[in-house]
Amino acid sequence: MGVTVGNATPTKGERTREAILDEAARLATVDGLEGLSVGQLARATGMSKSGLYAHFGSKLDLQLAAIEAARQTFVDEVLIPALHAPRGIERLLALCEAFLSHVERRVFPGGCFFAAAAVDVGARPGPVRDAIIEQRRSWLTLLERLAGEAAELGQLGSTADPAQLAFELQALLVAANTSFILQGDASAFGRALAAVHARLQITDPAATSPPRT
Amino acid sequence: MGVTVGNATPTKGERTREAILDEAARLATVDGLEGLSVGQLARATGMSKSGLYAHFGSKLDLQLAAIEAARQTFVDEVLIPALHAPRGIERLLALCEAFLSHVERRVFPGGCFFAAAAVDVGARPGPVRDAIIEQRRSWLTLLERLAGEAAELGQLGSTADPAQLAFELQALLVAANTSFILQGDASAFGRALAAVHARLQITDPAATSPPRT
DNA sequence: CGGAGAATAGCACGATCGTTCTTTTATACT
DNA sequence: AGTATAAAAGAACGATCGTGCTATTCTCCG
Repeated sequence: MGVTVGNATPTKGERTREAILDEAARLATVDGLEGLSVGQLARATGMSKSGLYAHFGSKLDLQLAAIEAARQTFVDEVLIPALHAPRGIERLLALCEAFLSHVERRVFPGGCFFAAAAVDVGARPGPVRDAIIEQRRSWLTLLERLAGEAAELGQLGSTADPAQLAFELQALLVAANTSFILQGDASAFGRALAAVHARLQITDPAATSPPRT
Repeated sequence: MGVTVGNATPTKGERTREAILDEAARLATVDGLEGLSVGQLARATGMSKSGLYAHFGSKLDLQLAAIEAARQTFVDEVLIPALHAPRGIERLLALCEAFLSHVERRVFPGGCFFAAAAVDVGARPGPVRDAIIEQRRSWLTLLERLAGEAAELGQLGSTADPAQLAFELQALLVAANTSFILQGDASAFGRALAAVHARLQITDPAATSPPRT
């Protein structure tokens, strides 16, 4: 169980393992976590099927490890940048913007990893589904926590049930993701941001970058 | 190209074809449109693979026909009931409620067919993706049209850009769908309805059934 | 009710699926 | 530098994939 955190000299196997998982996470946003196949992943990474397979005892392990890799990428690309913003409504907004940004930048080619995986695996009970549910729950909890912080600071209007607000924000973000991936409609980001601003009753456009188009 | 509309005496082949497609549409909401396999569908319908295959020249044809079958089901189960409501905001609300209802009633076991298919096929160019995009576009256009009608009747507040409103409503509906399918969270319907009512600035709870939980 | 034509089953194909085993190659430590 | 060991490749397995072809069974009309 060698968790590789800040390890100065990662061994060869650890490096390729990480490379495989990054590729797996990317492929999963296109073909789905279930649709992801070992042969295809081997081709994409330039390895042999069995050479690749030596890193994971089974496809299930591979899927779970890919989810963990995607989570780490999500933390690096979305959460950490956003959490630099000052606590309160600005941080909440920064999180929404960071999410939309990572979709637009195609950090994953098929958009948000967890949105894709959630649908792909949604109706299939099992460990993979459980893992996705857990990630989703943790993401919604974060949104809710930031919403709660903004509410405590009195930066939210009357309608400020954090759980309800988190649900609505998540809905808008995922809708923009889908619209962008499916139709290439970049204006969906503007729509989502506009709705987020409206929902947060933001009147001061200088709070963050203003919504557009 | 024998379109079967109101045909009094459908031939045997037409009947089984329809049964196959209904099952295919249902399976596709669980396994995805790509993940749907001929052998699995044969098993589910109690037919042989080739007997089933005789109805469709290829898997692509099967997928496209399944989409059409799902569209028909969606029309019957969601659109037609909702369009009985009086024109304006009531009809718009009825449409949202009918959508949520068809998810809750598990008309498709994996929730909204098009939400599932959109993600499944979102990053894979081809005829199947094009067909899904077309359905989605037509659904959003309907939402937009009903929103526009409500606006014309002066039933919507100031912020009443129909396209923007359609985007937001669609986001809430799909979010409830995902939450329900993934987590079995029936309270998501209440959240979505509450957000829809708030967004439509509905003050008279007698307009339709009030939101709950 | 009998026969023409539609509907379905049986069977086989090459490809790919997930997985295991054995063998070869590359890495890392003393 | 040489060797113990880790990492990757090769080959093969049974199963299932999508897709044809041929044979059998059923349906409906005269």
